[in-house]
Amino acid sequence: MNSAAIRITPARGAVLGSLREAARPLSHQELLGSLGERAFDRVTVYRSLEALEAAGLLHRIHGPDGVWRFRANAEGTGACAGNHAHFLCSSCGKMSCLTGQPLPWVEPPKGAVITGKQFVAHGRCPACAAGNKAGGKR
Amino acid sequence: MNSAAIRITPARGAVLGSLREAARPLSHQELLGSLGERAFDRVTVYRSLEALEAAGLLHRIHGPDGVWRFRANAEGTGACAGNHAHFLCSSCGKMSCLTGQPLPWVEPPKGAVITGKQFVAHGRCPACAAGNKAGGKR
DNA sequence: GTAACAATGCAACACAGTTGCATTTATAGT
DNA sequence: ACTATAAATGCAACTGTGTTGCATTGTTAC
Repeated sequence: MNSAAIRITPARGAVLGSLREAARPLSHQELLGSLGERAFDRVTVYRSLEALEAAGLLHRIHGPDGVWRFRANAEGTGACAGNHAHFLCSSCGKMSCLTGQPLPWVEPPKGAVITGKQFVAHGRCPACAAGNKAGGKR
Repeated sequence: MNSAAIRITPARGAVLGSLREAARPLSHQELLGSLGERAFDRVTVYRSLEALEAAGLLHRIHGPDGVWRFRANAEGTGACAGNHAHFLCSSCGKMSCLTGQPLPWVEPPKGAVITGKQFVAHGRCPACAAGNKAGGKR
C-alpha cells in the first residue's frame, strides 16, 4: 500500500512520533495533550492526520462515542491497518486493540461494495472495572 | 429485558410509529423528516428516543459517520436488539441491517467487562454503486 | 533568486447531541 | 371534581468534534 510519499514536516513528524510512542489508538484530543510542548494548531493536527492516513502511515477507528482514534501503522508492515476488533472503555475513554481478533467476513448486501468495516466492543477496562463503580455515559 | 414501562405520549408514539414503519435504522435527522406533519422539537425527539431505548423498545447503532441510527425492536421479541452486523452507505448515508450475520464473540481484555459491541461495514449500497460514481467522504 | 506550491495558523463555521429552565400536560391523592 | 405532584415538551443556549476559507509562512523547483 504505502502510497503517496509525503513530506515529513515538523507537525507531521511530531504527530507520527506521538502515535508511535502510544501503546493504543489516540483520540485527537489525547494526541494534542501528548504533543505537549510541541504545540500545533488543532487544524494542523487534523490535517496532518489526514495526510498521514492518505500516505498509509496510520489508520483510524471510530468509537461509539463519536470520536476518531488514530494509530500508527506498524513500520515496514504495510498490512497492519487495524484489521482487528477494538475495545473502548466507556468510562475512561481509552481504546485498545484486540489484535488477536481479526474482523470477520461480511456478506455485503447484493450489489453493494464494502470498502471498510469496524468492530468495536465497549465496556469497562480492567482499571475502571476495578476502581470506581459508577460509570461513563454509555 | 423489556424493563421500565413508560408512558406512551404523542411524541413517543409518533417516534416509535415512524421507526416501526421504517425498513432500516433511521438517523435522528431522517426521523425528524419522516415525522413530517407531526412536528416535535429536536430535543423532544432525542429525549423520546432515550426513553424508548431505556424501555427496551428500540436500539441504536453508531455509524462511522458519527451519527446514531435508531431502530424499533421487533415487537414481542424482547431479544432483537440489533445483535447483528450493519451496513452503512457512505454515499447516501442509509444504513441497513445484515440480520443474517450475528456479531462474533469477543474475547475481552483480561479484567475488562464488555457491555456492548457494534460491527458496521461501510461502502456503497446497490443504488449508489450503480448510479453516481463519485462518492461520499468516507 | 525568484516563482510555484505545500504546510501552517487563525477565525469562523457546520453539525450532532446535551443541558437548564420555564411551561404545559398528565397522573395521583383527597 | 379539585388540587398537588410529577413527568413531558419546547425553547434557548451550550459543548465538542471535525471542517472550510483565507492569509501567511516555509519549502521545493526552475
